[in-house]
Amino acid sequence: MTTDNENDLILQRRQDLKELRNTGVAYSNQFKRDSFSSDLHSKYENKSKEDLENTPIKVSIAGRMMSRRIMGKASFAHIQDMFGQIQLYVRRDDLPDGIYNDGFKKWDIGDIIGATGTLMKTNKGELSIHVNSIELLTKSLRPLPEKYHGLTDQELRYRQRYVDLIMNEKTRNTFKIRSKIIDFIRSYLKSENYIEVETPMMHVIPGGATARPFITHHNSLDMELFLRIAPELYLKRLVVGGIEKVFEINRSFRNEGLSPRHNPEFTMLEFYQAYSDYEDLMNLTENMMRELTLNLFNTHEVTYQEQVYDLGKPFERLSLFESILKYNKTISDEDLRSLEKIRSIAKELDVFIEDSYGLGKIQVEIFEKTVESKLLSPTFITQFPTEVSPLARKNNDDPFVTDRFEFFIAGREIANGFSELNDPEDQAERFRKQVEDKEAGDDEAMHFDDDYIKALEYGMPPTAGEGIGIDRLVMFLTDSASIRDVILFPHLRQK
RNA sequence: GGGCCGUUAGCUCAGCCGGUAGAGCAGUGGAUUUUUAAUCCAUUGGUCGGGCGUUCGAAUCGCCCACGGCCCA
Repeated sequence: MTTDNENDLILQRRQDLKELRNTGVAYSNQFKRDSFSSDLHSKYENKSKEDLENTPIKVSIAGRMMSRRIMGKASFAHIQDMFGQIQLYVRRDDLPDGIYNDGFKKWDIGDIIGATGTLMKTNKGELSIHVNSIELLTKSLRPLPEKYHGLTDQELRYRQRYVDLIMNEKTRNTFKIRSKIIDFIRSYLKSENYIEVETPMMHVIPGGATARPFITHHNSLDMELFLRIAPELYLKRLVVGGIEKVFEINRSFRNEGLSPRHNPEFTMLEFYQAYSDYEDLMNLTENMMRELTLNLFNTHEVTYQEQVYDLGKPFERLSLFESILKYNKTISDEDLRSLEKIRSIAKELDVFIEDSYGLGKIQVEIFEKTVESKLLSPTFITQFPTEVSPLARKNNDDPFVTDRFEFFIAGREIANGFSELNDPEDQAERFRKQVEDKEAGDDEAMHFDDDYIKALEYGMPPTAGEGIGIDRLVMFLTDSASIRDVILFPHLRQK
């Protein structure tokens, strides 16, 4: 796909543009509209043909011409603005001389036009604007996709999202819902007295998650910097600083492969709340999800990929350990606690494990392979092993696990939260273990963050924190199969 | 990284037992004063993703590459 493919269609339109330049202002900037298509529909859809004839309502509208049906001296056209479409009824004899034949009829589908006229209803009952003044505002040089099938080529939809947005209502709607979801979450947290912050995107030490970072370079400081893999450690520094309820909604970056569920830059909500534990956050999450779906759809039922999910019912909660037993009838409680047995089970299940993996890590690998995709209805999985949770507080009764949960819907992880580890000495110990792993070759393991330990040493109140993957949440709530469908400009290879 | 599928006109697609490319929409010219994927007549438009090979002859068969999709790791 090249951008300089000047075919006949484009050359023709360039010629039209040239004429426009010769006869006046080609890119007019004067037109003011007073209405949106959707408002006209909602206000006047119920008015009868006669009502609209008897009391004329004058409106000005602007947008892109999406279709046109010329029938001699009269034409119909649909014009699309940010909220929808409305039909124009354009009659030669109702326009100033020459506008119809030398203007309107020569314009192209895709051109952006402004029109003024009175509301009417056609014989078929469609609310339309009977136009008495119309002008071309922006000439479109490139032809739009076909009106009936639209743009379906996925690659083009992602590479030329602007065309996708012009053509596909579903795409426009997805991103409107995305905006609403973020609005809702923001106002929900603010109403709970959370403060929104922005923390650094460029980190000297990448932390807060186990993932490979992108590396960049600061010229004048001549130093290596990392695009953040998570904002977690900065947000907890803020809790130390006394911002007891804090959140950030923003991008993180992970240097990993692309897939229908992974984009190298993605949006996360992270929030931290002092004097709370992970159970409080599960309750908050459950409540927030429920209110969110109600707010969006006026129901608790969400249809995702032809399955209906009822977010109105209490969300299931079970421990990682229990979930493995539940979905693997052949594995016993005893097996799961024995490093030797679990290794051979992993091998049987074709789960890849390194020699360095401990019991906890292997449990998680088995969980991911055999349980995760089966967690369809909203489910919290709790008690993740300490081995894989270097920032989470150990459970009081069983230090093998942490007070942590992950939240799943439709077989996908949406959120991850835990009671935060606020013991600086334990945290330093966990960092040291991560550094050992890193030295042993695990390039996703964490670095030792001295300053973070120092912050904890000033004292962080007992706190619980959580991250919610906004893209995955939006996927679920917009019935999108791929993360690329909920990111405006997803990453693709350069052609 | 591996497997499978795809890439043909601006868009959506057909053509793929090898014989030198077609439809619909869009465009262009014409008819048409209430259409709804408007209709009717005529018509323009293609490095068949790129390269190499097999062959008298390749959109079609083989190999390599690029990009995309899905699945797996």
